[in-house]
Amino acid sequence: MDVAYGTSGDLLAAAVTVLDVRTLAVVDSAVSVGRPAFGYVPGLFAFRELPALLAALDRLTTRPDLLVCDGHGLAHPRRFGLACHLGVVTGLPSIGVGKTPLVGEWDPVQWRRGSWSPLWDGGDVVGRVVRTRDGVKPVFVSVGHRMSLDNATAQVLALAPRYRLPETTRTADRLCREALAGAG
DNA sequence: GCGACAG
DNA sequence: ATCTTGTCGC
Repeated sequence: MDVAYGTSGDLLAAAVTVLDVRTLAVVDSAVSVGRPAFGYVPGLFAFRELPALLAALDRLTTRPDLLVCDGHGLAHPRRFGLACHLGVVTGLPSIGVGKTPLVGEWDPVQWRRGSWSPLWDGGDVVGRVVRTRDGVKPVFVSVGHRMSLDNATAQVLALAPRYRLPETTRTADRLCREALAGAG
């Protein structure tokens, strides 16, 4: 799942693409164009994108086994980021994959793809800093709903065999961008 | 009080 | 998130 914004700032498009984790083929997809429901405030990010993402999810003809969100889950100041929010509201398993940290500290991650180090915050392990490509900036993986951190890590690595980000967010990114273009 | 701060 | 040229590397 991913969201794109128009230059005017008052238009957005949310997209959901469903992939077969084994073949990485897109088996279903849906988009929703609308307006941000809330201003961007770090920590309250879910309130901004959730409505549009839920609208897109409703247009799916299949039920995903896992929601891969563009943002954090447990790795949040209140331990309830976008991925947790989406998971609880839909009842579906969910995980968060962030490109930059919001909270936490971590030790350097080994250069090799597949390496990771725990993301610590306030004495808790709130996620993992995972290397999805050799020598490329790692991503921040955290649990959202109904899934273990081990499983979340495995899914992310399975979904990102070649590029830094999971194929799910890459395909969703393209979809919401073109939807935005077609919405003028 | 000050700085940091997912997308 | 979005606005943007060139550049390093496989």
